[in-house]
Amino acid sequence: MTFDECFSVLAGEAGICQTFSANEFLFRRGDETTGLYVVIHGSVKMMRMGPSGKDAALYVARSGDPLAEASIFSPIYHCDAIALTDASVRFYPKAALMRQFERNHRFAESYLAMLGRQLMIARTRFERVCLHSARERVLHFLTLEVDAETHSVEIPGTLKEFASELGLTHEAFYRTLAQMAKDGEIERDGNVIKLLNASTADLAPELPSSSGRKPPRRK
Amino acid sequence: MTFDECFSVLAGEAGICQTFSANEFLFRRGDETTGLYVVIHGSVKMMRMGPSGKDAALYVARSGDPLAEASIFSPIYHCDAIALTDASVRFYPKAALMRQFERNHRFAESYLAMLGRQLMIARTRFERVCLHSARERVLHFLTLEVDAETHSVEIPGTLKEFASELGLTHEAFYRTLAQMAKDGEIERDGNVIKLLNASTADLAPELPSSSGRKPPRRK
DNA sequence: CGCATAATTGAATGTTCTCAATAGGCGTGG
DNA sequence: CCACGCCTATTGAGAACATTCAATTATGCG
Repeated sequence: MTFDECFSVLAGEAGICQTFSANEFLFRRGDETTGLYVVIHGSVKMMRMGPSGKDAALYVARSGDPLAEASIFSPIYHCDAIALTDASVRFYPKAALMRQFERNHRFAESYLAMLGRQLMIARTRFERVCLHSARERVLHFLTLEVDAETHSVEIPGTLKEFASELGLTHEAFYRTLAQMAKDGEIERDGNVIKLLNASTADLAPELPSSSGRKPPRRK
Repeated sequence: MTFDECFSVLAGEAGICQTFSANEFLFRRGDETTGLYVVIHGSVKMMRMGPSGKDAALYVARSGDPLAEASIFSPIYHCDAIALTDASVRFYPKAALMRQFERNHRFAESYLAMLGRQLMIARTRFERVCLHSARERVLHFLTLEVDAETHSVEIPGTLKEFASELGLTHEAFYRTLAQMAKDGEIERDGNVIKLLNASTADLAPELPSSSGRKPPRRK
């Protein structure tokens, strides 16, 4: 169960649908914060443009992902949000959320859990990009994100986009994938990558899902 | 006002003091989650050890910082927490927090805001490490973290420790600082670094503080 | 069918990493 | 009080790796 599903139940029909075309801004840095978005389809990039025009994405929200979920506690946005593709989103006004927090503690708890999950995801990405070699980063990603059954993941969006999430140029990413495939570490079929050495989840179990508790696992 | 101060007021005397010696584990990956920590003094590193022994810190909590703040919504910890120095912490049991969430919506809101702040910090760090050159990373850090008055920051802990937060080896970090000082971009006095080119806050305004709203700023 | 963009590979360049070696600071124990 | 050991801070040199520029193929969309 995605956050969106869980959230929709609690928030009822409060979500307002909005659509944006590719390269359109949802909001810009410095704008007053208005509320929370949940991406229905398409993808939205959060970024800051430096003086030198250098840009690195803080976060890319895809189908089901929340957006500006932390900004609603701040008076202004600290980054730009720009649609990478045509996109539709559900919008929840800040005031409505705040009202819900006060009235419905289950809603607040759901939101707390969602923020906690996003925080763990963000820190995991940070950890990944701190690894020095391209191969280590790809392996870190695969080990954590691969499906336990099939041992494979589908990379969302384009490979080129994804490369920047690993802090790599797309060339380096292509080359690393090619090399790993040649070395027999992975198998590729388009955007689907299968990890062969079966050291799945060696680094950590999956992140908690919004649907709630998993049975505790053996130490 | 730090989160700890704000939080203590709300949580009253529920915080239990605990002390750990350097290199002692607060908890390990796979342990059942027991509650939230707030660091009083010292520093605590969150990490996962990979099969190859490769380790990159997910997060380093220092004086005033929360710890395992996201894990309380998960049945088990997803990483190890190890004291880098002798450290003392305040501990808040999970059950007490959950009870507070239900009873006191102001407490829940405070916690929401804290998680939101941590999330923005984590994403900012991610953005930083995605920059390709050492100089850009240092500049990104300085531009965002420098005090508006003095144009300087004090780097917490050792420079060596901090290098890994930038995703660099300590050698590369030392060299970059030396180079930037020679180029007249910064001035150094031990761990205090002053940014000279005065393009302060060009990238973004400071992150929101726990004490609440800042006046909105002009677009 | 043709354009725009992703995917891929090549070659050269540049930067960081790695290994090494030294200096300096701090605490402990003799 | 000083010597020793440990760790941080610092700089050097070479190797490894990613970036950059460039060119080609593949692919989806109008």
